[in-house]
Amino acid sequence: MDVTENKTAKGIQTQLHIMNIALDLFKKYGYDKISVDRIVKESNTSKGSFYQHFPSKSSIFMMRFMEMDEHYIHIYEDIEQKYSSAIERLEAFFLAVLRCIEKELGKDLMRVIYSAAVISNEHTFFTNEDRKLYTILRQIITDGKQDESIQNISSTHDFFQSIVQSFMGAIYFWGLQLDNTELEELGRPLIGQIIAGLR
Amino acid sequence: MDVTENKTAKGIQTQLHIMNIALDLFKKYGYDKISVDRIVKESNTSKGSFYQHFPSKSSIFMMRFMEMDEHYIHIYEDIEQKYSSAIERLEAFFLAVLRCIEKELGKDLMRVIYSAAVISNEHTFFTNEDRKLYTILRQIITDGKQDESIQNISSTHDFFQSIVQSFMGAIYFWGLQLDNTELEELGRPLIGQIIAGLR
DNA sequence: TATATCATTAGACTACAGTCTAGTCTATGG
DNA sequence: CCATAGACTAGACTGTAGTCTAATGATATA
Repeated sequence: MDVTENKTAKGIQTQLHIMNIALDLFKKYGYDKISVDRIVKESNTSKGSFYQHFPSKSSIFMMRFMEMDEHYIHIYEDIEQKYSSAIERLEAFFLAVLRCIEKELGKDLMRVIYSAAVISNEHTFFTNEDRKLYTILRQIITDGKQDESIQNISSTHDFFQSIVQSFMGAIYFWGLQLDNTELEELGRPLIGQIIAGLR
Repeated sequence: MDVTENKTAKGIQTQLHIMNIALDLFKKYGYDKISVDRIVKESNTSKGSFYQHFPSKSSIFMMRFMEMDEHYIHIYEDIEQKYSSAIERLEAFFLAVLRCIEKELGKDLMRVIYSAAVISNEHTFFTNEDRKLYTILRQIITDGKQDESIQNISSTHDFFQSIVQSFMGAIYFWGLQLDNTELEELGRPLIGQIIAGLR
């Protein structure tokens, strides 16, 4: 996470230690109730150490969030086997990712990520074209044009961006809700509507 | 904006004065370069006064943002006359709102709003069902079911939420972009795809 | 082994959003 | 005309994210 990626073994260890302690504290007390001073104290490190390994408080969550892309690869592998047409895979994958986000990361984390990413310029992950999630989505769309299950789209690029916007819209909307409505439930009508436009 | 809405004439004057000074400063130097102390200094008021009239720094932008809903009413009145079917009105209105947001508010303001709204619980405007924008959207959908231009939707409620998510997704996505691509341009494929699913 | 380099660590310090308290002004009702 | 309530103002104070500097540790090369 540091600009210089020349970490020593000790450095990596410290980073993971801080991250584990912090995630535990966030889980127990909530992100905004836990200060960096507290994290530093509980992990027996220091401010200097913390900011050596993390560019910001929110980047702890960001790291967890970024890890998830590896997960999405496995999710897609499963889906690839279950569905024969790309259009079915698109819908199933979209919903599976939403389920995964809610289960593995939770609303608190996603709210922090979405709030920080749009304001800080520090988090370029959302706009990184090489992101695994984006690669998978582009793959599905390409496949869909091939097997002709995805039609009526102006361009792969525009359609890809529409899907990304749908993800963001569903997640952002869910982040705003005070009740416990599931993310998947909120996102299902939107992706369904888009899929309907492809046939 | 204060919890107590019993403002005196002097109070309203002070609030508007602070708001004008602050918006000028934000425009000139950027939101994150201007501190509340600076606003207070430049407007010859005080911290106490500031927080009497605004619950937070970001709420200055929030007030501007909330004002826009009045604008949307006028936009819709124009569109109502130009398009005969509800489905056409939906697409035109969606795009007109995006244009209006970019032109009248700009990306900086929207980034602050989107960042603050999802993290703070202070801003309930996004989840306020009585919001003018939402009323207009529900009206269009109801009209669309009436004139049968909007079909194939499971429920008005779900479709309404999908449209709101589309707004949020397009705006959030636009907020992340570092280039100057227009919001309308980014949102057009998404709403187009959704509209395609209605026919 | 000596030395240079660069990662790591500690913690004092800064900047700034937001709170608190004490006091002033203003409108209203007896 | 006084008393009371509560809106308004000033600015000191607090909490906390993030910076800076100086010191220490590890590694690589001569």
